[in-house]
Amino acid sequence: MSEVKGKGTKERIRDVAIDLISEKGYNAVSIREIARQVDIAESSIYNHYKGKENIMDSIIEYLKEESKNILNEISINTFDPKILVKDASNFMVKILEATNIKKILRIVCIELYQNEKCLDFFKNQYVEPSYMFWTEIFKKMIENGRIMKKYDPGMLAREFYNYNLFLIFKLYLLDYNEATYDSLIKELTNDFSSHVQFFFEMISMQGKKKNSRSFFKKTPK
Amino acid sequence: MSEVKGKGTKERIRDVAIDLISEKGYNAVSIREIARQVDIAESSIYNHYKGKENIMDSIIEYLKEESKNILNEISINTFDPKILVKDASNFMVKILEATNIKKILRIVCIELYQNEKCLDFFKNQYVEPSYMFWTEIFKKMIENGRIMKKYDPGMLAREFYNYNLFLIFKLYLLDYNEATYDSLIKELTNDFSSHVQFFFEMISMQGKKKNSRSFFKKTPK
DNA sequence: GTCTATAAGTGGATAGAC
DNA sequence: GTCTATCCACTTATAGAC
Repeated sequence: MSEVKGKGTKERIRDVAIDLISEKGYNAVSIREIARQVDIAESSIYNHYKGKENIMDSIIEYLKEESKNILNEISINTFDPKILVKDASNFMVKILEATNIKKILRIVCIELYQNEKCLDFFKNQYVEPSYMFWTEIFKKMIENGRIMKKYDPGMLAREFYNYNLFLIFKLYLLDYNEATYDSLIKELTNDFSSHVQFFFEMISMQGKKKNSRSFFKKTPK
Repeated sequence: MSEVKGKGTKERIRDVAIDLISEKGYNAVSIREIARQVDIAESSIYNHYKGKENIMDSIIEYLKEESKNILNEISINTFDPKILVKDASNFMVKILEATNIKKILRIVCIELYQNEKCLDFFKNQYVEPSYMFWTEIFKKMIENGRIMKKYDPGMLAREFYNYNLFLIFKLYLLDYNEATYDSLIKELTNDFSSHVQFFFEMISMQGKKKNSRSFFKKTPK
């Protein structure tokens, strides 16, 4: 009947759940409240989901699919730091700005402490791959002689990326406000850019004179 | 009667609440459960606290007092980076290891998203003073000619300290496990030390040769 | 697939005896 | 200050009619 709206009831339930849980947390949201907002009977929800936890699971599954899609759109296959950092930054912003995803990332952050699937996603689908990505980058840079050999690329990856991870927590736990989300993203992006600038300037200066921009020039080769 | 145990009922209620809430979160803990574990009737709790939220408030008040006490025990009044970093690190470990405080800090982190008092404590009593402290330090270092003038001390403070803030979130949200807490603290301390080493080495190398340890020598004056 | 009705339990909180 | 008894709103979930 009302499927003309473009979305089936199942999707509407999920979307309302995302709205409510991202605002108030999993425990504070009831099936009743979701049903009311979707404008169906409580019991109808059980025709689409086994129960409350199952709705939550489907939200995380949806996040995994969506972030995979975004990941596929972007290909990073350069070792030119200038392009690289810009690409990585764009990728981050693209994820954070995606309408469907931003609220789910808020849910992931606020449910980390009690939901294993949120914890797993954050650690294994987000943090770990990021560390590995940047480790690879720094490894290549050391091989190219851009960074002193004595540094461990994994350590550099953490030094570089933990700053960003803090910004994520700051965004979703300390500053989060749905109404001002867009300007928060802008702040975050500027903050991250400043960090990138500082960090690469720092590691590029080693053993050199004052040529602080060397990292942002084209690869000599 | 049973106050011979050393603690009054009011304190026992608070301590049980800390145990339970730090494990399961505020919403998942009921007055009923607290009463059962304290071994008193539910209604007796209302002789000591106005209600559930009031227990939570008293926990945060307790945290504020305790951290003030720890703060008073430690005095940092040097600008010798070697001593300074060690003192600051000791201070952090002391806070994180304090039996009464560690579980409350877990509560603060997991309730940031819905409890204004937790958010206020974290932002205004913890993050902000830390930024200010390190900003002051870097300002002094710039004045002493240890760091290039072009850097903003506030920016340096964030670059330095956000790493630590991420470690705090990692401890309480990503890795938290009451049983292995002590070894987690050890990991965190090592990680932080490595960061301190790296960061001060980085900023000390600017415009200098390879004298990477210059920051950890005594003040020439 | 949607509804009404209802089960069966849990939540915070209060009244009043002792 | 502690207890028993109770209130009632709210919770997830199911049964069965349409």
